[in-house]
Amino acid sequence: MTEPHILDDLAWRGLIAQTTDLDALRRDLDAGMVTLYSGIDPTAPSAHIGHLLQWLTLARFQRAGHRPIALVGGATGLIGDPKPTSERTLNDRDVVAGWVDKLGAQLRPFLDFSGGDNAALLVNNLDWTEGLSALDFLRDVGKHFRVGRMLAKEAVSRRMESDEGISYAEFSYQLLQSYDFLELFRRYGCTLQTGGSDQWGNLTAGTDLVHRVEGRSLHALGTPLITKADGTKFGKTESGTVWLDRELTSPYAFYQFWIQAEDAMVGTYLRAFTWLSHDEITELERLTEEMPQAREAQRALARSVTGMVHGEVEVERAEAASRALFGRGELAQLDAGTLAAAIAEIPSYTTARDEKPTIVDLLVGSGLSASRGAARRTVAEGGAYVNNTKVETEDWEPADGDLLHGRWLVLRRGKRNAAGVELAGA
RNA sequence: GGCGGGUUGCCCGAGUGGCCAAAGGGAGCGGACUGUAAAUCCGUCGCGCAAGCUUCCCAGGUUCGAAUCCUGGACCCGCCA
Repeated sequence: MTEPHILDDLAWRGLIAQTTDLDALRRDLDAGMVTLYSGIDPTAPSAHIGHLLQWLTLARFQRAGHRPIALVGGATGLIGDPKPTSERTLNDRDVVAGWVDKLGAQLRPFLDFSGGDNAALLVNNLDWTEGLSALDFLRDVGKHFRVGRMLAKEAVSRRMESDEGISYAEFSYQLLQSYDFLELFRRYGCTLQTGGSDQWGNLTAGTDLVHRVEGRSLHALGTPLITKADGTKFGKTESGTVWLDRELTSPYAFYQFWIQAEDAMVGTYLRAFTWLSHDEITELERLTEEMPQAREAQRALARSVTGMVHGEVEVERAEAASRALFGRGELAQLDAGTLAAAIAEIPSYTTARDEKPTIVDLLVGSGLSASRGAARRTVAEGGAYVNNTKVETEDWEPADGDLLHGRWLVLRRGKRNAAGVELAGA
């Protein structure tokens, strides 16, 4: 099968929500190498899977022969993109700078920086805004913006209508981001900006600015906001955002997030987040339709994305742990090595046998329950398990016979949340 | 600068002296069903085994008693200048 055109591939993957001028973009892409960019702001010490989608989109263009620029917003991160809901809290400069470094390191594996005409670039918009004086900024950038249009932007107008309003700083955000596009056009001949469709206002503000200043019509491409089937936020679990940083979201938890994907959306996720071919994905979608309980598509999705972010070794570990914890086999029959490996993947803690912990102690100690009251509730609701056996009473204590290989317990709250406990001391 | 309105639990939002640990909705969590899916139904949802403790922007005060009243402060919004 020959490679489809990059735009056709993106369209097939459901990654094109809106574009400035699709035909013009196609002509430019066909005429030769296009330099494009996508930026993310450092608002946390790690990127999450929404950012991953943007980086993957850049990577898809790069594989099609174009040159990606990954921007990390060291400057824009100091101001804050207006959220429709509320004003952001300003972060300290050195904190933001630290996050810029982390995000930069985190994105490197997804793009090819190793030479060639279309080697990727990593840039920080603080490099060209830090030295800019307020007067220059207002004259060179601000003068080209009409407040009426700025107010019309979705996020701004929503905020204007809210009780909280919007600060001048956040209101100015779109000028900063627009200036990035202008600067990247001048420095690198960058002619396309991609981003989430929630960034559409900022993307077009950029093309407008370049048009005014340079007389060139550049391109913008917005990827759709990925949601769950009911339209609610994607990328959250009980414990919060799904991060790429393994310290914040363990590879096992990352794998579990994907394997729990809804049937109705697993195809969408496969298309957007994996490098699997059209044929492979079509086949997985067919399997989901015909034998959903086999969860082949979810498995392929989890394997693929986890592999991309954390590597194949982590995939193997996560799969092995998942088999052990969710499999049909008795936990007691697992050998010590397999069990230890599985427990290493899930949250776990060690407590002393002398403590005589009850099920409530164990649930709280392992972090599975937020408070003793919550732990009791879980037991009362029938949601507490030790070694896959339901615990019926609050004052249950592990007997020696309950310890797997003489020291471990596998706790579970509900169907999906597992934790390990090691009981130390003879 | 003037005048008016506002700040309640994760979110929205009722509550204007006791019946308020605080209605209702959403989200979340657990169960049933199933497939580590969705939908649906049921339950639950400050901390504590309990007695009780700590909450309704912050600090004081009035009162037997305050989320509710008073004083001061912070922050937000609107209109006018």
